[in-house]
Amino acid sequence: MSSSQPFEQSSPTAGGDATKRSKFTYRQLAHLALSSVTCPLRVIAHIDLDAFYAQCEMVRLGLPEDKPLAVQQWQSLIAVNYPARTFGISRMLTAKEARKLCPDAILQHVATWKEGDVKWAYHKDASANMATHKVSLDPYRLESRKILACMKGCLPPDLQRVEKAGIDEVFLDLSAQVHSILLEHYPELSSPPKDLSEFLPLPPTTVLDWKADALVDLDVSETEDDDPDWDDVAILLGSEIVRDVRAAVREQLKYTCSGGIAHNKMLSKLGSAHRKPNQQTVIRNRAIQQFLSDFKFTKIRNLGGKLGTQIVDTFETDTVSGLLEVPIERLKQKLGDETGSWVYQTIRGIDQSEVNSRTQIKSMLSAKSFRPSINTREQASRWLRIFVGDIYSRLVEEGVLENKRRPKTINLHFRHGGQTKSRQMPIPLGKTIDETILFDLASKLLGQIILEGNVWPCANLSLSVAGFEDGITGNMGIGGFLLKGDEAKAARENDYRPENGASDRPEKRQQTEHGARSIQGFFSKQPGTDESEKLEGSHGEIGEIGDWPFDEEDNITATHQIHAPQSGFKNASITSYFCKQCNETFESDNSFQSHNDWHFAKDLHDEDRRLSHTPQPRPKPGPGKKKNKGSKKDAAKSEKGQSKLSFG
DNA sequence: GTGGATGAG
DNA sequence: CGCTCATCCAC
Repeated sequence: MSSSQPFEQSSPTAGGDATKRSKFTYRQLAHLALSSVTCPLRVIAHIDLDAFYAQCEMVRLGLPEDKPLAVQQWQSLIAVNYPARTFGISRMLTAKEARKLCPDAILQHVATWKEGDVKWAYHKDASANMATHKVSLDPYRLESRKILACMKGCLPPDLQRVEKAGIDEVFLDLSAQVHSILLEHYPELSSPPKDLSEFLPLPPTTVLDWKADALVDLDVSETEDDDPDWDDVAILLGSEIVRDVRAAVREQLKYTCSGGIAHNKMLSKLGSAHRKPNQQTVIRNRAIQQFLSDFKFTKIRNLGGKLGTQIVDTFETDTVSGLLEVPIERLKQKLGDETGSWVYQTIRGIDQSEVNSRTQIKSMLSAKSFRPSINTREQASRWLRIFVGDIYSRLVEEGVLENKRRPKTINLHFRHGGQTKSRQMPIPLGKTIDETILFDLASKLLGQIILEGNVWPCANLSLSVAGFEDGITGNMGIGGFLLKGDEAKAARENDYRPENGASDRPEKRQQTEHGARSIQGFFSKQPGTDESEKLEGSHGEIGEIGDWPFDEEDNITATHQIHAPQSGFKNASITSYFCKQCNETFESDNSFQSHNDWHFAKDLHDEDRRLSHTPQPRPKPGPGKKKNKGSKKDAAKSEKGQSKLSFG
């Protein structure tokens, strides 16, 4: 009964085929190359280091793999390796309790800063010095960085998309790489027909061999003895890649990790947690429902907090299968339209969130809870020195000295009893960031907070810097020539970062919906020639376009150009295109080399548009106290109905 | 831009 | 638990 496909299929034209074809079209295959969030063949992986902090210590200390070890922070444990778990040791135990369970276990305290130190260190007596030391997680951040680099090194530079999701986890969008492997392995896919809506041939039956050694898991138990289709092949190719990545991390750095490979981020994440340690789990598309229905939905990302609790309370079930019974109207009614439909889709295995190419942090924080509380500005000030030392050393690692990156703001959080106060201010541009500057700013913030009065005793203090910007590019115009000679030259050279030239873009881009990423390089080989540069001169809202780089005989013409500063790029421009053949217009910031390019982009645009009526990745914050509870549902919020899409 | 809150690991 | 990090929202 539940044979409803998880995906929308493009409508076959009238030509029903008697021979067996794939469920997927050439167009969908092409979308795979772009990692389109709506492509039903998309392949996403999540990789998670096993008991990461504990592994770091195992590696650092060169211990044998079966040695029980836990990482200690003051009196409690924050990570426990798998051998230690066999003794019943778990997080949230005290060191003392753990010791009792396994006297032989190593309980390694984390590194700490102590007042006056210029560097964190592993101190023997750290746990006895909670009042004077501050924890440092730097050793783990450094290892994390190595591991990330190793993983990236395993993936083709031009086809990789890696998102650092935490100190010990990453998402990989393997779609583009899988696409390229598919074309390589199956030449029959490489020559698309005129009509991209045609269905692909089925994969050769030899693909069953792929499965032999891949850790496939969770089939829906024999729904149909379906032949494998290209989504199965794609995901298994993804699994091969993940296996390689994991092997490299293991061999080069001695870390084990677990992986999940699936159609989207949510499923891949559930997959990686499904079997640990040192294993990987594939969730094929046809196994999604079976896989999900066993879960408590509070295990799903974003449902682990208040929102999840609210849902449990409202619908009196905590399982996915229970919640599947709730009609979408009721979800929307109780949770709001956006959150309601997000939940509806999520528990059905639908998740259109993108893997953002992002491996760098956006903020940096150094914090300390005080037990007992501190009571004077002098005390607070001394901790600020330590925070500054910590943050500054991390800034150095981030390349702040070489002007690669630089934070824009500094922020001080202060907790007094239940309530928390914070103040932030800009970090003055133009000056080199050093400890003195940072401490100066932090002190000013502290002064501001204390001025409010009634702030003592203080139970928690934290200093953070945020708003990282890529180096000097921002202030080059003014600051650049204030530097002289060598400095300026060095600055300019540092501005060029081959590392992530292309992958930086999606960051600000993410607001640009419709997944209108550049399609250049797929149909046309040329790497993006930045057309927006050419338009730089015209500030006009709408300008006429003279000659434009199109084939003369094309039916596509660029009609006018729109300056679009809000798109996140300075000088970004949108061009409006018109296709005579289709009698339609389409706006994009891409430029197209051919009719096909245009159609391709338009298809993508339309499809994303159509499918993104419901998806919004991010649920609204849950119950929140700000909820004006007396008021009735003003849910009659104008949803942008489909009325807008009037073509075809 | 600022300050608070939520959520994740 | 305690310490990080990210994101969203109201103002």
